[in-house]
Amino acid sequence: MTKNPSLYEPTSRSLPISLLQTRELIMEVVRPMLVRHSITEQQWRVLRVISEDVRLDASTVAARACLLAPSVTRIVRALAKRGFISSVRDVSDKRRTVLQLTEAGDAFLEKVSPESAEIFAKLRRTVGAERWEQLTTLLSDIRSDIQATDSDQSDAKP
Amino acid sequence: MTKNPSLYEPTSRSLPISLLQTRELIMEVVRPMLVRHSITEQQWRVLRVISEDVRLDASTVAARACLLAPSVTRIVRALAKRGFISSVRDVSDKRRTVLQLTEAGDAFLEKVSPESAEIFAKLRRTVGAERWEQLTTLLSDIRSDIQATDSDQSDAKP
DNA sequence: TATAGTTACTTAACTTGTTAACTAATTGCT
DNA sequence: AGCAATTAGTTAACAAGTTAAGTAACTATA
Repeated sequence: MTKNPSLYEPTSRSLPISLLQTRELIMEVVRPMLVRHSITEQQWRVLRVISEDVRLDASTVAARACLLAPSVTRIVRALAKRGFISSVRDVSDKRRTVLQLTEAGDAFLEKVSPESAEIFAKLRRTVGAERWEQLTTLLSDIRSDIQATDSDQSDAKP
Repeated sequence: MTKNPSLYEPTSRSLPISLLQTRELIMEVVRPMLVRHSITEQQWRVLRVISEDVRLDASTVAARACLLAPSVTRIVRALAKRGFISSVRDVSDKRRTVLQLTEAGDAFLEKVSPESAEIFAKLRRTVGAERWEQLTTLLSDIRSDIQATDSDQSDAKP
């Protein structure tokens, strides 16, 4: 029906779509593991992000886990209820919530770790270690580029 | 709190997370355009996918647009109501729904096209054309690899 | 030091995505 | 040909994401 099919590149080459398709393909392999451990994708992301720092506020976690603030509120409540994280009001800035991994949360990560490692090792073999690394690095570099120009624009007229 | 921080790679290097973060960063730039034209991300993906072939059934569209069947049902209804696509029962297999872009849908794509092209051209410049291509190709190759082994496994014991 | 403006988070209402059950149609097997 | 098994799509109930409004706390400025 399209008179000019070259207006848009094929969806398989559109970056937003192909990032999504690739992620979806990987998550199809990972998802069963998360289901087995009764944790959602989003909870898992938050847990991983929180485990990287000693203390982190909710906003930072939201940004790093690609979640909106209201979602984080709910997820934090769920993870805290399960005993995996502690959520305490910051003493120096009482607006902020400080999130920390608990012993139980740490134990959970360690329990899931071997399974997760195996899945990703297998994926990595499938794709090839070199290409896997290449992709990780490319994505990281590209994010830096986009973020750099984004902040330039927002600095433009304050 | 984590005793063994090296159990997991940093989330910025985790492929599922960094695919998501990268996509999110790109969509932040694209989203305002979609809002201006009163179309959701998902509707936009479906429209793009449908425009690539003369006739496509709903399942194929679902797979290519990374959507589940029930979501496609709703999105198709919305796009058909707006007159952008036609949804007709397949004559040779009456279970199937054949989706096609209408004149109006085609016109819509052409209307949005210049805006979209400009946004992506700018992003491409920011990232560098070479790296942009590199990423697109890498993602496509990696998807092939994963899909190839996935179908091997499902062929294993039928 | 008031106070307007901003920030961090939460709540509420709404929209979407998800899972599971269902209908209808087709295929495969005997 | 007849019937179980599979496939395509929809519907319904529920869970999650989204937007907008609200609260509390902090910051900058006059």
